[in-house]
Amino acid sequence: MDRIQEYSKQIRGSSRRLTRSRTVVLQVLAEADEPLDAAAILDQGRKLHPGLGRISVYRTLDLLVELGAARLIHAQQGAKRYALAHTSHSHHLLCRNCGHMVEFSCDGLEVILQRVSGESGFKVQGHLLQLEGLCRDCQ
Amino acid sequence: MDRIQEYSKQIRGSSRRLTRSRTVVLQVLAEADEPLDAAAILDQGRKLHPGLGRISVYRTLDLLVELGAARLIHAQQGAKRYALAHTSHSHHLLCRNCGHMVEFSCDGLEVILQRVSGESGFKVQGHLLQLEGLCRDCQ
DNA sequence: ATTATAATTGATACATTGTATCAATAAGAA
DNA sequence: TTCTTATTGATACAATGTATCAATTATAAT
Repeated sequence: MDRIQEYSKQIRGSSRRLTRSRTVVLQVLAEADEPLDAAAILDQGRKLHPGLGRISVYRTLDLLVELGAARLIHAQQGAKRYALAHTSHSHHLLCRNCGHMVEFSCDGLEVILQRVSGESGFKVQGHLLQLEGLCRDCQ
Repeated sequence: MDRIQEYSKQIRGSSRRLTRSRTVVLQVLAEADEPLDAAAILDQGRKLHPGLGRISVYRTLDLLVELGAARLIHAQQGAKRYALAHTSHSHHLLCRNCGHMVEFSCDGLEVILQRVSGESGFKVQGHLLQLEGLCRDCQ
């Protein structure tokens, strides 16, 4: 619950307004234990704030990702999914069976980045790392 | 050009038919030097085969990914993109400026997978790793 | 070559996902 | 409370992807 406080401050700090819609989207994400797509967030959000607009969900998600408060997660099918970020930089591991999700750090990735950078001549600026498997309960 | 041959055999080998549509999608992907989305593949494909249907593009892309002949690449915005696979297992590094793309192997990732597996209790079954940056020419 | 068979195609219509517009609203400052 | 303007959300639309099913065509059998 205090992650909401934290991100709320962050929104205010960026000279934006802390609106009902934004708070609701934050709440929905904070209560979810798996990544949700925009439609699901809208559904959940309307239980808390019936007037919530579809568009505000999309806009708020973009904002949260921009602020680093939420992460975009690529599901193998369907729409983009989003989850609240717990740490400043993290990646996600999803259960293929139940959708449960945990975060992990990418410590150790630098070795690969160095190698690839050398091989390709690219200047590597960002990475997307996402794992899939079965959680303890679903194995 | 002989990757097309190879993948054509693979399609036949899976007791599927090597149709005009499928060949055309393969050709378009083989000639591209950056990942293309379905719409772009349809456009290019219709130059070779005007009757090509939108749906066949989607179906063929699914098939190619299933066979391991093509890879799904997540662009930060817009539709899903696809690129022909050069090796049996690979990942992609995209230039943020010009869209140019190179493949790389994920040798060295096992260390991270082991660690995350231990920390989370998950049985890790698959991974998505994609890098972004600037290619030699765009730096 | 010709024919038979069934996988595949693609036109149409539709579903889903995401976006532009802009008057109305409401958050935050005075 | 009042003012200012960022933000909202209804509407209409654009873009992306899918279901249906008669027509087509790749392949095997003759």
